[in-house]
Amino acid sequence: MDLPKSYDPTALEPELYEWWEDNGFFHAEADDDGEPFAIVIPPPNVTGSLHIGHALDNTIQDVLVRRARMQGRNAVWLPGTDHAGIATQTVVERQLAEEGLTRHDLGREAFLERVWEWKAESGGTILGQLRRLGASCDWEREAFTFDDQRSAAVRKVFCDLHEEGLIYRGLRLINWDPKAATALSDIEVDHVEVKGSMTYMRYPAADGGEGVVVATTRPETMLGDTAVAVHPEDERYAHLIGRTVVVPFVDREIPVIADEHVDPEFGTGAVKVTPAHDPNDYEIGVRHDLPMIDVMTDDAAINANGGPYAGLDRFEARRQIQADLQTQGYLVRIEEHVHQVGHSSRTKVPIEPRLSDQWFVDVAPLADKAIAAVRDGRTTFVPQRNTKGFLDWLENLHDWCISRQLWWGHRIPAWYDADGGVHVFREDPTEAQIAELGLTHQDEDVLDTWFSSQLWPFVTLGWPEQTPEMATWFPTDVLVTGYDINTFWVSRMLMISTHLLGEVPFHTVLNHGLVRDAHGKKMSKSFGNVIDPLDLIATYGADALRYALLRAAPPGQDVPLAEEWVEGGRRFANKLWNVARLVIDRAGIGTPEGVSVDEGLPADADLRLEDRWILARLEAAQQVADAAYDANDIAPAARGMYHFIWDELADWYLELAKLRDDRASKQVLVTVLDAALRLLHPVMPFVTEQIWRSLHGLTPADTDVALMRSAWPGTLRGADPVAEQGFAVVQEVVTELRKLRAEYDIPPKQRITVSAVASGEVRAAMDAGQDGIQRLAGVDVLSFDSAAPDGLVGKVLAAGAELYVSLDGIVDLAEERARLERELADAQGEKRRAEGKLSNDSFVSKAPEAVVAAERQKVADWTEAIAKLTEQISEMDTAGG
RNA sequence: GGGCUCGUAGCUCAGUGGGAGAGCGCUCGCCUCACACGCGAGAGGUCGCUGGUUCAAAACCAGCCGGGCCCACCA
Repeated sequence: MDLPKSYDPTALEPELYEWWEDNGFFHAEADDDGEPFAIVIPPPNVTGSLHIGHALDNTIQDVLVRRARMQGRNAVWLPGTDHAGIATQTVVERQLAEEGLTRHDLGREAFLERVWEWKAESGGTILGQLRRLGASCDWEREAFTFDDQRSAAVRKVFCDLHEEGLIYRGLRLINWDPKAATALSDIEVDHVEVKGSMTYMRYPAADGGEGVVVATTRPETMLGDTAVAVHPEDERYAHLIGRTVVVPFVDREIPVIADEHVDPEFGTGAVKVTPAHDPNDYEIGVRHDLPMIDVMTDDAAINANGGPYAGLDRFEARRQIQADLQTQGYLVRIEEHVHQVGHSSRTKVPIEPRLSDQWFVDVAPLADKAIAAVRDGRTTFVPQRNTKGFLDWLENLHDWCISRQLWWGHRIPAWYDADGGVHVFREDPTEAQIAELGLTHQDEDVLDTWFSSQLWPFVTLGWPEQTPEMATWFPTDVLVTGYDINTFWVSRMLMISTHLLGEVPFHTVLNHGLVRDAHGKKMSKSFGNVIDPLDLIATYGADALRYALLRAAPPGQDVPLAEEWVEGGRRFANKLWNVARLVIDRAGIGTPEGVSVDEGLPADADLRLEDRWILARLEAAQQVADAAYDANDIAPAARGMYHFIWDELADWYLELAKLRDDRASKQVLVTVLDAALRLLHPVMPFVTEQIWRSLHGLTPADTDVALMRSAWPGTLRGADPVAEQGFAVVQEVVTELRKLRAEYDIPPKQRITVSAVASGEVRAAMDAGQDGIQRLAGVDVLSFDSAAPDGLVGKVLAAGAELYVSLDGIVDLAEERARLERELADAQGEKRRAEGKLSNDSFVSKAPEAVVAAERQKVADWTEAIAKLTEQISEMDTAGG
């Protein structure tokens, strides 16, 4: 039972985790007892490693699932990883580049083998790191978005939606990432403000007239212009509508058309229209049935349609065209212009809007169902304020481009015949089908990685099979994620689940914020302020990191994290450890005459004031913790337990318990510690489990019982306001005496003699807490009198009691007189303040009686105090002379 | 342009209608028989500004100032 003096998490934590996992404490079965509770992990990227954001996300999930287990619920946490198409492919391509190779050198099959090797090598890294954090996942249920079972589900969903007409292939304007050479969806594009230029250039009229001046930020797209548009009511250009102008360099004659979209106030009021390279222009092109000329290659150089500029990179082409406009007299002017430009969120290069054949999901019918689910409250957001933005986004969705020109991912199950006909197959086509339909090849593209992860909440439970797991745990309870992926992932899960299963995938979305550095700055490699959670765990322990993250993480708010907070977490763990050492030692756990936790509390009659007080404070802490956990707002629970254990249990109750050797105090000690460990366990699972084991006299050989599976505490004695008020008197008396000691520089070891004037409940409380007061304030003799004693005394007021401390031989007269003067001034100020309030008629007539009465009492108290201080000072003057 | 959010002690943040709090940092005193990863005592704040509601505002309302974030196809 000997616990070492300091808590060393680094050795204990991994051992404990292994013990939990090996003994099945994380595992749940669908037919286990208890109300079901399920969380699916946001699957981390297969080749990733644990960063601080994961640490926060998974700590929150772990807290929720651990508490649910302790509440007796049939709780499961489903773990797994995401194949993360583009991200993973990029990593492997980078490795190849170091060997001087590209994926094309290997070919598709060999490249994929290479990615699978990489997945096998590094795919489990992050899951091991989650274990180190303490994540109590049910590892027997680990899934991967690209394993056979999940792949089959993806294919089924693709085919189902295709059959319903909700997935289609079409020529649309999409976001093209020229570096990754793939299409992207709208939300994979970040709008970044850049300083660019606005080029004003003249397109001469086909009949030799002066034509029209247009303004553009992207002059190179002129190569694909197929119209100039003006506002229908713009008188300046009315004469040109229906006429034609000539695009320089490519000598194309294009019409001037009228379209409402054009803002006459902006630029020249005339817009060049490039339907193949701009979303607005595309819309105009569709409305007016304009030709759409793609002038770019896959890597965003000008293609053959660009005439003399073919082969130039898009930015070189821009500069060259500006120069040529100048030399050939088409240029009017170039202005500086700041505007938003779409960049690939993956490769960070400017995306190119481009006309392309891709696969799309018709999202409107799905979005309607998701919107309805959120409006009905079937799924709610924590914090609630995130709801509006989410709904706004869903209401303005464009169709989702799901095909990617990548190799790593779910390949689109579509085949083409020689005439360009498209055939979608639930099972790969047989030889016979290939021959019969004249199929030439399978679609080369793979699906957006989010297409598979949107199925995560139910494919992890075995869907599309009707498994017991689905029956028990679906819909899941809470999805924990940063607000930054509500659109990417949460929205898609909600849409597809309400559509395919007719149910929401989870009841609650708990959004947390981003982890930032100590000064609230975003962590980034370029700032050099990135904190590695694994380093922190190695130094301070997982419990310390968990505490540091949770204590400052209310829903939806960013979390500032500095190493000092983690250090604070370690100190807290160490404090708890030492509290436990003392409790276990005093209670004699494991000794024949010792008490055991199972004994429960002593009879009420055997409880002393401080016993009743600490039990009432435990009750209060429990209520704070429960309210916080129930609201999915863990921070107040973490802070509340810190406060209870440190400031109340350790600083007060333990100090008083040291004075006692009765069985009752020991029973209270172990009962309170046991409850505190349970309440804190979700936040700091390791240290609490370890202590709990000792407290219960268990060893690792007892493999069938653990704190993490024990019961969540209920009420012990309930509230006890009388004890709380009584003990508050003791606390105030002690604190005031300590202050006095500090003020007079009385050495810690010098005991003092105190004479108190007190009556009624205050006197009773001081009686009840007398030995405590003596010990904690270093009091030798505490006596009660009806008046101030003679001699040189220091005086303090505490909880309505007057305390006189003998100062003979301790301080000199002048100092004490000055002190009393200060006190008198304070008292007079306080009295004036209360009188001021009472002289306000509306306060007296409108404020609640109790509030007014309290003010009156204050006036009376301070009046009395002033009288006594005045008397004391004059006595001193007389005596001291 | 639209939406959200924050502004409280040197730093990071709790508090959300009845006399300003925590952690860290700082000062002073303590190796007190659980813990120096500790104990005790302090210093430090016009609670962004202005107005309003109220007997009473850090808290509720409005406006303003100053940060941050998200969304948006103005060429």
